[in-house]
Amino acid sequence: MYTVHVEQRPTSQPPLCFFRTRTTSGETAAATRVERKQNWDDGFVWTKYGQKDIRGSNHPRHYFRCAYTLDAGGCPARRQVQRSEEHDPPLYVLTYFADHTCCHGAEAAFAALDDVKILDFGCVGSRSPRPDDGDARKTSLSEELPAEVAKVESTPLPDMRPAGKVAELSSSTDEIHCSSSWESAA
DNA sequence: TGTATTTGACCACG
DNA sequence: CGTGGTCAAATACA
Repeated sequence: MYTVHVEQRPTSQPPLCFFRTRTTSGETAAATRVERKQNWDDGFVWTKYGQKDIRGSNHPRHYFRCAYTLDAGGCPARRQVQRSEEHDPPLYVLTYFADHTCCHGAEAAFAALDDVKILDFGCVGSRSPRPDDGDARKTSLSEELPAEVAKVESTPLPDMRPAGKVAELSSSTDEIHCSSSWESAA
């Protein structure tokens, strides 16, 4: 497991992956807003499966799992995204659990983006993409914003045990800072 | 119509 | 008992 702190400068677009207010039945569907900004995007495709208000935090934590976790042989990768309110430029903490075994997103990202930095889970290029998977639906990253994400080391353990890899990443349109450190999570 | 996302509820752990 | 994490049904968008 490692964590990536994404700092978004005020002048940049909001890094929020998506805003989506849903109106329940009976209510007027007036305030439906959808934004998809994949500034956090690391080249992989994530599916949100939960959101939780965290005690002591003004912002909820979002739970994502690899979109290929179900249909590509069981990619165990998961990601937690939480915004830190302690920073004037919004700081987003991306916590990764387990390694990707699919590598689909990275392949797609490399093909679609030139200058994007991909989070290296250690599986990029280590496994060929499935030739029979012609589903481009989940790999339409080319129309998204380039992810300002720095490359970090992969977690050595493929299981769900936190590997303790923490990377602080501050990104802007001008510069990218990345620092990482290991935590002994044994 | 199909797929992705939202949100509340349930379960497990400390 | 409280908090965090995951599941499943409902809803919205393409």
